[in-house]
Amino acid sequence: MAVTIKDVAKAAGVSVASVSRALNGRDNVTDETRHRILDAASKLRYRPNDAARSLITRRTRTIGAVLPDLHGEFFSELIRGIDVAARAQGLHLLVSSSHGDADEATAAIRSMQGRVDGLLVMSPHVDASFLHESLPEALPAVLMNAPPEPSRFPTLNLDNHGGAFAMTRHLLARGCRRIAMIGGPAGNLDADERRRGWLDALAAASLARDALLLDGDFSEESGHAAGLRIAALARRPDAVFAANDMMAVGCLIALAEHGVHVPGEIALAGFDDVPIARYVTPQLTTVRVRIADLGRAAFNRLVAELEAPGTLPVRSEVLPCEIVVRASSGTT
Amino acid sequence: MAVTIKDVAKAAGVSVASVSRALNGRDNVTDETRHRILDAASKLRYRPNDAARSLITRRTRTIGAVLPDLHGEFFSELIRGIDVAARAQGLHLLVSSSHGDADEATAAIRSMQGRVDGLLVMSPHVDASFLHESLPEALPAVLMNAPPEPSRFPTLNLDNHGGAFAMTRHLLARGCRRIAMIGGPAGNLDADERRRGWLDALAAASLARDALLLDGDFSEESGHAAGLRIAALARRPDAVFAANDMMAVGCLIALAEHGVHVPGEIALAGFDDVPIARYVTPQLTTVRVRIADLGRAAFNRLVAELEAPGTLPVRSEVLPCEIVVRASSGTT
DNA sequence: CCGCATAATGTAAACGTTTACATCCACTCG
DNA sequence: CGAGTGGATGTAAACGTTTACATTATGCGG
Repeated sequence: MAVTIKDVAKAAGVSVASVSRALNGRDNVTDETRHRILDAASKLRYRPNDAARSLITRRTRTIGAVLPDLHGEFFSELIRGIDVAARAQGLHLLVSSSHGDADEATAAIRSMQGRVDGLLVMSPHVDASFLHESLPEALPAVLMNAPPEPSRFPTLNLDNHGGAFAMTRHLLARGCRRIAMIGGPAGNLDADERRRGWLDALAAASLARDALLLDGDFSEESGHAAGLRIAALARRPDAVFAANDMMAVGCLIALAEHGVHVPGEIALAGFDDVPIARYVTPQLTTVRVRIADLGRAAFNRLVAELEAPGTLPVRSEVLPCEIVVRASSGTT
Repeated sequence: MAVTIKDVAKAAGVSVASVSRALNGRDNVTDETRHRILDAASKLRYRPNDAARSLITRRTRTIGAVLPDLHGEFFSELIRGIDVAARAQGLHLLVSSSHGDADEATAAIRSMQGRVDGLLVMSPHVDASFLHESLPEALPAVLMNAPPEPSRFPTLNLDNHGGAFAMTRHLLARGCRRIAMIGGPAGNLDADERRRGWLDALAAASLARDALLLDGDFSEESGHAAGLRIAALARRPDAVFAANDMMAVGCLIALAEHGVHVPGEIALAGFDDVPIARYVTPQLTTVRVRIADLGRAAFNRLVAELEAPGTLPVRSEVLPCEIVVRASSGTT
């Protein structure tokens, strides 16, 4: 049916071994025969069979990305970062997403086994330790947004704590004293760290006792609900720090609906710097995370592991965040 | 090394053939032996080797998605739609992107050959006919946003013309008479169709001669530039229809900077209904396209082809759009 | 009881590569 | 001029499955 290495060998009048050598750029082939082989190959439009190749080489030249979801700007950026890094290395990218819980993620990982040379896993759930058992011993993997603690795997995290700490300091520096936070979903590591950063900054200013924490789940709706609660408060905070931008936006809308002026009466800040942050009125002060960088860095770490298995120290890296001050925490 | 089918066979005291049969759910195996085999397999944590399997079955249980880019909400949604459909079928998804031109896309397609059972290709370039030659004869493929014309492949398109036509009619119905358009990049099929829909609607109202078309390339910046030009016009249009939302947003900002009131002085509409459309002030009237549906529909069409190769008619489908009226084309 | 259909299981070939090893050949050097 | 050397090439095994075909066991009708 399809043209195989044998056909090329026959056409070039050599053995399959020589064809294989020529095509893989080994040096022990005469220039003349190599040329003849390449000629025949392109004439026949020969394409090596990847299945056969990876059967024997035990390499797929593919890496897998296991993500909790694909929705929204965040994952779009992340995949993009991974993708450009992968294509630069000539590696393929297998994606799998929509994993509400660790079970689904486990299933995804299992089904990828054997199809990929390595895995990029994002699992912002606290039950991520679960994953360690389901990750096959031999398969290199890099974790993203995972608890850095007891891992056999290198881990890359955003500096959630640092970003939140810096943002809270910024709000304090702007004169705010009652800085409320809208928290993220329970059991989400990023959310936990952001909350911790906020609280630590308050504590450093001896304001922790006053701290007001409102429930949220990263959705715009939950931010809106929190905004309503804030608007109804007798004694309102003078700043609100939402654990992500979408909640900040929801909160902003709720406050606007109740005639609460931002930043005049309440300063507002988010986290992530999604594109929408620049388009709301007033523009949203937020913490920028270089998401594509995170993807690229994780990928590169994985490639390093693939190239020199077991030689690199398993360590946990933290990518810095940067605060972006816009009108929502501005002067007026 | 890894546990193979032979190990399972040995452990269960049967031949490899029986193991294969049991695991693949063939009926010609005793319940008793099947049970013994399944037991042994799970005890050994056996995972079939996909490479070996696809080598002989000539199936990879993977489909490839070749996209021009991964950036932004649009592709995020698209991949998401494809991904959920794929996981429902137990198929894997291989993605490849960042194809500025047809050459790169061709390279991507070639490199996917043999790794996938079928291909989902989005190529909004007019030079897409190029692709036909590089797509291997035997590989099923479904095209998205491609010229429906001379294709061996089924094609799914958004109803760009219909959406633009309907939106222009809406603006006309609101009393606008001088409806300018900010066009998309040259050679982009979606952009062409949207422009055509706009022009046809104007022609139907005998207003085509007046039609003002401004250059754009789908970027926010180009929309902003167009907005500046409009603001500077002696005789301004009373409505602007941008070929996508990001340009509409850019235009909106430019107009705001020059104190042109939207929708008071100029009504504004976009296309795509990206999330940002709801967050700008005023909220943006736009054409909603169910992007995830597009992905899912294309995927399903591909699966149909995979299951019954060559039996389905090669036809071109068009997915409807729906206009969403918000404040930017509102009464005030 | 014998042969025969039927069902369960085993044997081995095939899939298309890569690669260890064998072979061959042309030199070089003593 | 012959043995040795080394480089190019060929041969064949191996990778881990699936599956056509062969074999064996089982039950049944004559």
